[in-house]
Amino acid sequence: MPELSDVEGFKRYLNRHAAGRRIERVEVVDRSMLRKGSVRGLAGAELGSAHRHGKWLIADADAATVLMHFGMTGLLHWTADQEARRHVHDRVVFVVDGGELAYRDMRKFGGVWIARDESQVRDLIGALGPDALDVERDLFQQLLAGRRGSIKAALMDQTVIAGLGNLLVDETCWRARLNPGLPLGRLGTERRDRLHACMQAVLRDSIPHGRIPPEPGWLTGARDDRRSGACPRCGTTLRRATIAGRTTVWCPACQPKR
DNA sequence: CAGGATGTTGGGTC
DNA sequence: CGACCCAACATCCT
Repeated sequence: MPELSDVEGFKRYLNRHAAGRRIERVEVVDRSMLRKGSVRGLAGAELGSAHRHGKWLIADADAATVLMHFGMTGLLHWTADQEARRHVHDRVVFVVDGGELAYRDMRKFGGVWIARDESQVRDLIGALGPDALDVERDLFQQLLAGRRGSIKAALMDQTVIAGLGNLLVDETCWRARLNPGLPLGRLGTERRDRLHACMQAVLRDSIPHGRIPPEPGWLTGARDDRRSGACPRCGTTLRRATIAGRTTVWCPACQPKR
């Protein structure tokens, strides 16, 4: 689930509750989820406010930098309750002045990284393309220029544009009325511009919710009805297949393979 | 009950 | 470069 909009929600959540607080200690409940670095020296540091690049959440803590990736099932959970019981999926808990911020992840595909300098940060996220929110029309054209393969594969590639996941890509293609399996080579400037405009619109409309909103007018709501999902625009039964290695949903009427 | 599918990335092969 | 498969892991659905 955690894609750009979700991580943007986590960012606001961290900043609202935990940023600016003094770290008392960090409890590494599941050793394997501290992917790199050590929590040594974090106690006493102030947790800075977080920013986001693609699906990564990044927060300074004095000399160290805390990076989190949420995999498929990661999230943050705050409690001000000192007696709070640990949730079974809490993997790393930042105990701060006034509460606890837990990195929680059922399937453990994500994790927490502690970097000590800029080069360690770069090793982790340096290969990412620009954050999707920062990709203006001309840059979008530039990033896709010369690429082959499907629309879906290109938009999913974090080294091209950072932040879009399976659901956001499907939403973007659906809004743009473009079949996600179309080879990029078949798209002229006009349709690429449309793709870009829809990507921005999908981000703009989903970010306030901190997720793809469970509201009418979004493809994702319909895709969850695995049997009889109907296109929210025209009612046609949605199609489902694997494209670029991921389960992909589209409307065969609105998004013809042409 | 077994097997398959699931929003993430990264690695390998061809 | 790109398509494809697998692995990490835990849970849910068929």
